[in-house]
Amino acid sequence: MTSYSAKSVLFVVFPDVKLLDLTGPMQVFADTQHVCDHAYDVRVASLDGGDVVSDTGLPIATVSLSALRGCEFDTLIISGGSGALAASADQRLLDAVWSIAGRSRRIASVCTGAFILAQAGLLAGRRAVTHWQHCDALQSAFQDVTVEPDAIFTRDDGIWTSAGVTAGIDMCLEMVAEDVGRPFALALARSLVCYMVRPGGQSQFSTSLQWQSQSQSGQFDALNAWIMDNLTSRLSVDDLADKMAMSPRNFARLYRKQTGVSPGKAVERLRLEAACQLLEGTNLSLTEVVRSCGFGDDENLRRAMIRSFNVSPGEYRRRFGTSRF
DNA sequence: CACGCCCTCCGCCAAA
DNA sequence: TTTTTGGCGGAGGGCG
Repeated sequence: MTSYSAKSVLFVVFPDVKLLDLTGPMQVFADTQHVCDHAYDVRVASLDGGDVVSDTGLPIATVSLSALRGCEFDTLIISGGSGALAASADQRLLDAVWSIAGRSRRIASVCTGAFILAQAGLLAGRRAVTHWQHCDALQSAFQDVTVEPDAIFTRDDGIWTSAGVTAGIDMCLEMVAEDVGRPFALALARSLVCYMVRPGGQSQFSTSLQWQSQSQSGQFDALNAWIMDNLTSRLSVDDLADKMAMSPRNFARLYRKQTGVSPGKAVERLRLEAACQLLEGTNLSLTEVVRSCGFGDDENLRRAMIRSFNVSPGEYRRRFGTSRF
């Protein structure tokens, strides 16, 4: 059994796939190694393998899904296009997608690829979006899906969906941000000459908050939300354990198990994310940013940013800041 | 920049 | 017996 590394990405295409629904998102992952040393292993598959003709007439070389039996993937992405509806009627494809989805950490669709995910049963009870022209059709065909027509992309646990082509790029940039850090994703967006946007309707949620929630429901969701609103409080393990009415040891253990991140690191990530947003979007002084995010002093934030992103706060603002005052 | 204190994390074991 | 909880202590690393 072949097992791919943690950051393998598999795209699934079909006849009459929209070429840009494949290549746009694909380019994001391919370019990641240009802005940091993290490389994705990107593959393209179709039901039977071989050349698949896209809606532009350009053929795409693919491997067959059956050849990937037993492989595990980090991210599975279903492209969209005019052929998506026909593809979603092919039970063999649905079975194959279902099977691979079960072996993937993240599952996503671009544009009308959402119909394939939905038909395979992978969107049941989930929030989702598709191309704006097809949101109504998606909603009426799948009552158990919560279609969010205004969203650019959605994520619900490990299930991501995106609207039109460029939304797929946005979604993948957000995935990269989650994987290797926001500064790299921003640098990537810059090199692709596009803006990095946040999913509409849930911009108040931290991306760092939605770590691969391994299994159970969000026992710590409320706590994380509270932390985000109280970044300046003391947030030691003992404090948080107190808040949850648990012993420190047990709290740390359960938190780690459910979020995949230790409490201390989680707090740091939330503080860093808040700091990044302030550095990007405001002209608050460094000291003010430091204070409102709960970092002890300037040096504290500086070292944390160097640790995580290898970029100093000043350099970060210079490169990614949008405030022109 | 360096050093020492202290917190965090985690393995380990015992108790429930 | 198995699983969950809690305490202890050491190693490592961040903070002042």
